Formats: sequence, C-alpha cells, structure tokens
Amino acid sequence: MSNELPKTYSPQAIEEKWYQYWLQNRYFHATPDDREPFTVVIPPPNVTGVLHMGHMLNNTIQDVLIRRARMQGKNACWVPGTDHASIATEAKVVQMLRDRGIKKSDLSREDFLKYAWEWKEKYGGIILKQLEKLGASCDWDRTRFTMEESLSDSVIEVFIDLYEKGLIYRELRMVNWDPQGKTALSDEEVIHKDVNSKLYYIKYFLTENSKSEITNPESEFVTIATTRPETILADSAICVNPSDERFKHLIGKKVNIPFINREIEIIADEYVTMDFGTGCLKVTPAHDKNDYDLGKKYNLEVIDILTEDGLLNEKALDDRYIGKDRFAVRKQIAIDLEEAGHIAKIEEYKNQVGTSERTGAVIEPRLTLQWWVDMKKFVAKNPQVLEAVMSDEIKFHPANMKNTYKHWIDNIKDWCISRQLWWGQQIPAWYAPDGSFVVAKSEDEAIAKFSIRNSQFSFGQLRQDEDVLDTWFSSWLWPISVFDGFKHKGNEDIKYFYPTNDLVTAPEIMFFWVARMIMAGYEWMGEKPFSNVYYTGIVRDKQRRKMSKSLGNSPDPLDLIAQYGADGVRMGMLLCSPAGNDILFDESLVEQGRNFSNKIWNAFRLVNGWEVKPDAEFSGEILKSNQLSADWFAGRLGSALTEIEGKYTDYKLSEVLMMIYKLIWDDFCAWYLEMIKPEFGKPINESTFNQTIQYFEELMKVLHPFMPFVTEEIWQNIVERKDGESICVASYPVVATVDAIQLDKAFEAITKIRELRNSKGISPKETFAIAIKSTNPKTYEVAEFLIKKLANISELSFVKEKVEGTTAIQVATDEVYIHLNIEIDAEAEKEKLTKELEYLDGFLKSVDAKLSNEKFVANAKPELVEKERQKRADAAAKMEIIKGNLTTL
RNA sequence: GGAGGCUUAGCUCAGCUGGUUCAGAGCAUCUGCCUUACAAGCAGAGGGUCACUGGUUCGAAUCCAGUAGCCUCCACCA
Repeated sequence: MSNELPKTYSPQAIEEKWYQYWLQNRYFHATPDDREPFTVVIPPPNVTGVLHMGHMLNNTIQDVLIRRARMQGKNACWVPGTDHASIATEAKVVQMLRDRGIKKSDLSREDFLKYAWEWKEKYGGIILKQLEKLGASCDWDRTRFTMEESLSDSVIEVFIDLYEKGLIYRELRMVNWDPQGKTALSDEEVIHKDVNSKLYYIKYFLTENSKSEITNPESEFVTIATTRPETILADSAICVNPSDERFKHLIGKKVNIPFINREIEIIADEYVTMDFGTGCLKVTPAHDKNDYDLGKKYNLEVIDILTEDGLLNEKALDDRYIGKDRFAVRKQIAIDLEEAGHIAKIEEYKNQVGTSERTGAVIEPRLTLQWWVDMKKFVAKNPQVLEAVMSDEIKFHPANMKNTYKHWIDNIKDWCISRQLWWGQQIPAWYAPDGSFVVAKSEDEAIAKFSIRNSQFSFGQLRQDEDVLDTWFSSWLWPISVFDGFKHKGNEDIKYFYPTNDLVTAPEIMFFWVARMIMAGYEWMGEKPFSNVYYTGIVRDKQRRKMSKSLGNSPDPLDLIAQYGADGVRMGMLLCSPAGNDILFDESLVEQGRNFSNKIWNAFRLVNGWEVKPDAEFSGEILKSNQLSADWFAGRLGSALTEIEGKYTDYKLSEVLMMIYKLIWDDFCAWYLEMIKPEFGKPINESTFNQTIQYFEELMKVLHPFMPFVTEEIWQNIVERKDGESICVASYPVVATVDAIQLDKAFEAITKIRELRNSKGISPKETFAIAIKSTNPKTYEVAEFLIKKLANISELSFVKEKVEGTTAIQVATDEVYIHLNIEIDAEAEKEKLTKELEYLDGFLKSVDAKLSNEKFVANAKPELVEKERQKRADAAAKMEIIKGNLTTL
C-alpha cells in the first residue's frame, strides 16, 4: 500500500512548521487597501501575564473570527499588544528589587523606572510568544504596548484635552486605598467579598461633666457597634437619631473614647437608623465615607490614624497600637477593651469588605487628593455612549449584557484616575511652590501657561505631579491609539481600520474597559470603536470553581497544547463555550478535540492512499452509485453551510463547531467515504476521486478557523500546492443551494439491517439477500447498490407481497424481508410489537382528538392540519403492518 | 437591599414568535466488533412528568403568576 503516513496524527512538528510558514509569508500582516477591512484589537494582556485558560478561550475566539474574515477575502487585521498594568507590574518590579536586596524607597523615580523597563524588556510580553503556540493569527508587526512612547503621548494629550474641556478635576475625597499597593483605586478595582467578622459592642462612658448632668445612672454610657474597633481611636463624635427617645437626653453630652480619653460629643442626625445596631453610631470621618460626609456636615475633626500602608500612626495616641498593622490592632484592642470592661458583647457577623482587585488587600477608605474624570458630564456630552448599545448600533453578545451596561451608565460615578505609583504615565500637572498648578505637556509649556496668569517661573522651579494615571486610562484609547489615531489624526490606518469590527472580552471588564472605550470612541473619533462585543464566559473547573493560580486548578495551557495539540485545545475550549455562559473546562473535551484531529487525519490517509483510474474502467453500477453519493453529499454540505452561516451571524461559535464536527465525522467520514470507498486494493474512479478531494478541501476550509494547523497540513498535501499558497488565505466556501438528494429511507433501511445483525448476533461479514416491499420502491431502487454495499447484502429484490419464511424489518411504512434463518423468540417479538402497537394506537388517538377538535381545525394553520392528517395516515399504515406481523407470529 | 439570569437525559448544553422536523445534540454509559483510514476507532442500543404549583389556551418545555434552589452584576447601612 502506498500509504506510509503514520496512523495517528502528531501535531507538534506540524504546528511549528506551519506557524513559521504563515509568518514567513506574512499572511497576518494587513495594510490598508481596496478590500473591506475586518479589524479586531486584542484585549491587551498584562505585560506581567502568562497565558492562562481564560486567554486561551478569548484568543481562540478572536482567531476564529479573524481567520474566517481573512478567508472571506476581507482585509483582516488583528492587532496584538500588551498593557503596562501599573499596579501589577510595579509590584513585580518591587519584588524583583527586594530579591536583589534593593528597597524601592531607596531609589529615585528615574532609577526605579530604569529597573522597571529592564524587567519589562526581559520578561514582559512572553504571553504574546505563547499566543503563537495557540496559532493566533495576529499582525505581529503591529504589536503595541500601552506605555510605549506614542501611546503614552496620546494618554497625556487626552488628559490635557479632557482637563481643558472641564471633564477632569482634582479633589480631596474619600477614595479606595490599597494599603499594599499604596495607591488609590477606582471603584471598579474594588471587589467586595463576603467575610465572617465580628460585631463589637463597645461602651463609651460619659465624661464626668456630662455625667453630672444626667439623672439616670443607666445612661452613664452609650454602646455603639462596630466591625472595626481599632477605628475608635479616630472617632470624632457619636451620632444618634434626633427622634430616638432612648437617647434624646444625651444629645449634646460628651463621652470619652476608651483608653485615650479624648472627649467627643453626642450629636443627632437623621442618617442614623434607630432600629439598626444599638441606634448609636460612632462617627469616624477619616475612615468611613458616610462618616466623612457626616463629619463635613457637622464640621467634625478628621483624625487619620492610618499610614499609607495600613499601620496605625501616632495619631492613634496609644503606644500599644502605634506602628502596628490595623488587623493586629483590631485583635489586640478587642482584648484590651474587654479587659477594661468596655465590651458589652461581641457577635458573629457577616459583612462585605472591599478588596483590591490587583493585590487582594483590604481596602481602606482614605481621604486624599486625587484626579477625577467627571463621568456624568462625559456621558451627557456623548449620549451615543448609551444609545449606541441600546439600539444595537454596538451589538452585545449575549444581548442581556445591555441591561448591566445601562445600569452602570445610568448610575455612573466619577473615575479616580490618579495612582500613587511610578510605573505609568505621569500626570501632566505642574505645581508652583505655592501649590497652584497648570496642566501642560512639559515644564516649558507649563511655564508659558503660568505666565499667561502673570506668574513667572523659570525652568526647574515647577514640580510635576508625582502620580501616574490609571492603566485603564490608556487602555480605553486602545482601538484608536494602536492605529496612532491621536498622534497622527486621520492617518491611513485609522481611517481604514477604525471602527473595528468585533471585540472579544470577559464580562468582568465591561465597565473597566468596554464602556470606557465606547466613551473614548465617541469623544475623540465621533464614532463607535467596534460593532460587536462578544462576552466570553469565565473558565471554571468541573466543580464550577473559577480557575486560578492560587487554587492550582488551572492546567497550564502550554502543557495541554504539548499533549493534545493546539487544534485539540482550541476545539476543546470552543465546544463548551456558548457566549456569555461560563465554561466548565474538562480535559476530556480537549481529548475530543485531539480525537477529531486524528479522525480527519485518517480520512486523509484513506483518500490519499487511493489509486485513481479513469471512469471508463469502471462498471456503470459503481459510477452511478458514486455519482449518487457525491450528489447526496453536495446536498448535505450545502445545507450544513447554510446553517453554519446562520449560527455565525448569532456568534454561536460552539454550535458552528459542533455542526462542522458532525458534518465531517458523520456525514463525510461515516457515510460518504464509506459509500464511495472502493473494495480493498481496488482503485477509485477519477471523477469521484476529484469530487471527493474538492469536498475535503471545502471541509478543511470551513474548519480552518477553528483548527488551523491540521487543516493546513491536509490542505497542503491533498493536492499539489505552489509555494506561498495557504489555506489561511484560501477562499472560504460560499453557500450554494444544491438540490438535496434524499437517501434517508435507504439509510434507515441500512441502519435497521445493521441493528438486526447486532441484536441477533449476525456477523457483519455474513452476507444475505433481502427483499423490499414499499409503496414507493424508487426511494430504495436508486440506492440499491449502496444498500448492498453498506449493509453487506448479496441480493436485493423488490416485492409486492410479504415474503414467507423471512424475517421482516419495518422501515417507516415499508418492510424489508431478510432471507436468513434467524432464531426468533416469538414471545419477545410479540411483546415488542404489541408495545409498539399500543404506542401507535395512543398516538393515533391523540391525533384523532386533535383533528376532530373543531377549534383546532379552525384555528391552526392549514398546513399544520394537513400535517396532522398525514401523521394519522402514516400511523394507521404502520399499525396495519404490525398487525399483519403479529398474526404471522 | 436592587437588577438580571438559570433550573430540559449521568455531565455540558440546543430548543426563535406556543402545534411529533418538540422532546434534541455532544460527551459519558451499555452491547457487539482488533471489518487493512482511524480502538484517539467501527456498528448499534438504552437514558428525561422539560425544578415545583397553579393559570391562560382546542393545545404549554415554550406565555403568565407564585414557590423552591442556584448563579452573576450592582449597592456606604455601623
């Protein structure tokens, strides 16, 4: 046999080979031309990132969309890149320095940044290399980085622009403080987590003066409840509801804070809920947002007892606690209070605490001066931000994400964009020694701006804001900045590639990123940034746990690729990932993917091994049968392609893949190839062979976006290709309507015969004759040769009457008689037939009931009524046959 | 506390505007096969009161209401 190909498909070498080939031929590189563009910008992974299953899913989907568009003749451009990820990267660099024995605090900003860039060059962006292993068809020549010069310049420009438009302001406010990252965070970067904590009921005793004014000794103290007892040291007041009878007489009195004996007043405000807790609220303006507002209202002292890294500072006044971590103090002070008789009780309590999305540290509300984007104003200025999504100008998949989006926009809050870090774009604000500032690109420009205000400074006198901008303040410009849409407005790339087409991303960054990109798109381009947003699910393990490093439940994607091949992994990921649904990852799916690669490979081995001879050397019977088979498959292919197109329109990629899977495995391999397969050692006729090669090619093309490597390998070898040709750029099959050849009855007969063999233990090798009785013998006659071939039948005849001495099989309303002596368990057979008869009888009754129901006949669509009549006739015919068989038994 | 979603075979999911092309798919399971493309395979089979309870209708997995369970997002109640 001419087939020296291995029996199993081994992806490793093949994948490496073709990826290099694709790169060499620059199929993924796109420049503007006359074709319709199809653009996708990658959600830039963190430079610190390593490929995880989420990336695999996300990027596979993008690759499917991009590869299909490319094959459809569009100018497909997938822009890759990475995100500088302020907090994460800075933390990594600090860690690296610590390992080398260097403290960040000992370094100047410049020196630190030098180390940071060094780190970035060395380790940053390995994730992009990993994407190549997946087969991602990114335009690597366009790789961008959010902190490269051009993109940073855009960020600064945008900041200045927004400031000048009055959309950016600086304000002292309570912000989310990450004591580990030592920076402010936006609301979106805070994750609320349920925790089991304790609610401490703490007694504050009245001061001696106040006590003397009280008659009832029972009110010598008030009790407050708090989950954070350490913050009592920062209390400024106690607050009760003004109409609370229990405390009315105490309003205006003073109490001592335990241990430090600072006197604070009992004030009254409607804010306090009488029936919650004790009805008494401690007011700690420095460490709680509501308390801060209350404090402002009553002009209370703001006592910040925490350092930037969450330790208690000297303002805590008590030496036992100063310099210690807030959580350590919490434990300690609870014990101390208890001992001192200040604890009324301690309750178990469930509440939510905010944690940093990046560092995981518990967030402290902290009063600091930060930069903000006025989001309400921004949205008011760009109403399309909401309208475009609601009207499907920007389409969300799945659509119900629109609600979430609307809710966020409707309740939008200002965006805190300053971060107390060094890695990032430094805020272009310049301060004079007196604290006044201007916003300008450089110190020179700042000096000029000051001089317009009649303040004269010379170079070196101004100080630039120390803070950098939130990473998302650069990411939101991504679809514009990757094409240099800010630096070179109206350049060829931005004109051609913007707006982009599809965005594939995780639902969790809808607010961080998607919404803000839409805002930026309308603000600076006057146009949407993309037309479709595909929200992927979260990759979970079989127990529904989110895959994470810390849980250790995430397989290493590269290991998976090494084991199953990139195609296998891609298929495994996509099989279980309808848009918006979480995907429950299971390695068996990847195995299924690998098995599919192997199946295709073996179909190729089969076809590849055939010897081809001119049609003239074949019998008419074979030629006719093969032609019928080919026509049948053409019909299947045509209707499958139509269905696939429909599913693509709805972005139901897992269903598309499943359809292709079944088309190839069942229709092509299990039926078609078996139908035309020559007897062992015999050749195949030329026309059928050519037809088959063509089908194979089409199938490979349809599958290519999902499984790029195995399809390329086969496409390249199935016929001779010229150098530089590739399935990547081969034209995607177009849907052609083909008159479908119906072979269903013949197939059913074949299946039924096989079933009989199975149940009666007749070897597939044993051949026998059959006769068919049908009201419409033509349906079988055309496929006579096929039936004989696939069911291993020696003779096939058509009869008008039941053939005695045979075993009958029912195929719909027809019968197949098997000429074979088969031991039949008459009783069992009788039982089976009776059961079926009963079922049909019930069925017939229900149809009859329907048809005799005047309201049904009157209200239902006519074709439906007709269908019911047909059903009734069929059922009746089947029952006749069964009755006949019962009597012969 | 607010909003949205989910509950269909052992598992993961399809089932659009109500009508056996409405009870489906893949995997898993079971049976029989090492039949020269493939045991990572072939040929078959079995599996579901469509969460529960009512209602609308000639007719409900599909529409409505309620109940239970689960999930996600948003939210400053100590």
